[in-house]
Amino acid sequence: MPSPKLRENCADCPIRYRAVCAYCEPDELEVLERIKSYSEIASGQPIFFAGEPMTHVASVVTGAAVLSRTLEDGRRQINGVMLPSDFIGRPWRETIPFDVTAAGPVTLCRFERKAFEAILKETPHVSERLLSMTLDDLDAARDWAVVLGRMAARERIAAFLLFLSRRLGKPTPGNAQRITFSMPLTREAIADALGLTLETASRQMSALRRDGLIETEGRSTVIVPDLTALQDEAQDDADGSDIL
Amino acid sequence: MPSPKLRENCADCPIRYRAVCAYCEPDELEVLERIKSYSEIASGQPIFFAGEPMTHVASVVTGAAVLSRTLEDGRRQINGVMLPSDFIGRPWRETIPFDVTAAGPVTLCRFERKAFEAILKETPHVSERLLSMTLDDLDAARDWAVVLGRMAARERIAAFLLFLSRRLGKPTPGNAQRITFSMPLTREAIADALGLTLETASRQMSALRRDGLIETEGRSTVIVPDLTALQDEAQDDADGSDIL
DNA sequence: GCAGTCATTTGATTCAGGTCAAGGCGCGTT
DNA sequence: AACGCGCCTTGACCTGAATCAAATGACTGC
Repeated sequence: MPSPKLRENCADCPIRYRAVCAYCEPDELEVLERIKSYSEIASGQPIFFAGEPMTHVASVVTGAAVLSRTLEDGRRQINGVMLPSDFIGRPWRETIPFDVTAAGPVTLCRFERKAFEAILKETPHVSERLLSMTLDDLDAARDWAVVLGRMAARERIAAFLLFLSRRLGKPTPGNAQRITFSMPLTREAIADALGLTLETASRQMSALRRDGLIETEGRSTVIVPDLTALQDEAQDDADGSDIL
Repeated sequence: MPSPKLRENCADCPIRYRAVCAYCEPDELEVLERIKSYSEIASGQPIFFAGEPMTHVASVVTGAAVLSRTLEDGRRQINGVMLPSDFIGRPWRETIPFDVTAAGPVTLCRFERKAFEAILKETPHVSERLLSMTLDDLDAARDWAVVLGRMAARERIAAFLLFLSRRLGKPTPGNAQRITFSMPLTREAIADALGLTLETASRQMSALRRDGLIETEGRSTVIVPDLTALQDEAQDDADGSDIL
């Protein structure tokens, strides 16, 4: 899960894939335009299977995909929630070590992996950006370990809602602290991302709702009336660049 | 925590820092030799502080360093145990987002960061290797999330002992499955790495000892009489490349 | 508008691991 | 060899989250 830094660079991109950025680098975009293709994936469908040959790398355009690993006895851990502008895949490697699944309907922008690798080799700029992205992802993955290893259920949920608020949230006109977003994951997926059971995830969501930290509308709309209050729950240092 | 792949390349290196490898690339080594310096750090001493300017990057030569993040209320999560050949630091960034501390006496091979960055720019080979290492570290960090999010205390300890066996262990002559290594971390540090309390870490070590999965000699020597048995405890797929 | 299905909520109970509290023992020092 | 400091172990108890079990609610297709 990437840092907000790079995303800001690309905020106005017509095509929001981060590995290459139309807004920043029109020349390289042109090259990549020629090898890209879009694909739509239905909710719950696999995108990549762990260990299988990975013919493409991809960027999420709309929707959400989930990166997960499952133990033999069925326990699942979601390692990453990939949202619009996130990059999925691993150049220079034949296989991907995780399952990637559509959390809802997803649109991907795909690149044939070999062709993408060729571009990496030729264009230091793209290569450097990929390194930077990967380092960001590494920081984010390590930050997530703090959530999994040391936070209570309520804090985990708060941290996760905060992450989604920052990535997907739209502030209310006239009140920048009031954020609305559409929850892309089921309770089960939230639980799998946070190392909880779905019952605990649901209970903590209910508790946060009781305490006025969130509101919900229908199944998927979540409103955070006061982002600051949620940050306090999540033990998040206000700058927000570190935890996911 | 890196994959074993690259380490194997460097098994015979006189100097075992992975970002550059004397065995593989004598030319680049020569350049790096000129900007490197060794330093010894005493047990428990800080190496880098989170958020502070990072003037150097470094490789662990002997001993073990620990990468950690601490919440305001003192809860600590260890994000990585850096062992000989591991690379610490983050090119292109002024600060490091984690505390790095010597888990015992540590020898580092340090490079002035700016000089190292210049070499990265000039030498695609080193740059490519850094990307590859970072991608490995990312996979490892994500694998670790499975341990933190979904494994029971006993499994976590087993997974951790397995990691150390693979990185530090020496097989007994005539019995490749019997591994001995020196535990570089205190019970408290083990607990902080695994999201447990030190009491639970200690109890689970005792339980594994009772069950014959490990033996201990003195404070720090750990013997794994049968690596296979430990793998079963840790839910580890036998290839061993994925979990840490 | 209605039925059916699946996600979600909520309740009751259990249990793994956390917390609090003593000891014990390895190891460096004198 | 004895001392003392930390680290480690073990015990008793408690609590937060898991488990088991319904019931309710939201969106789907008819």
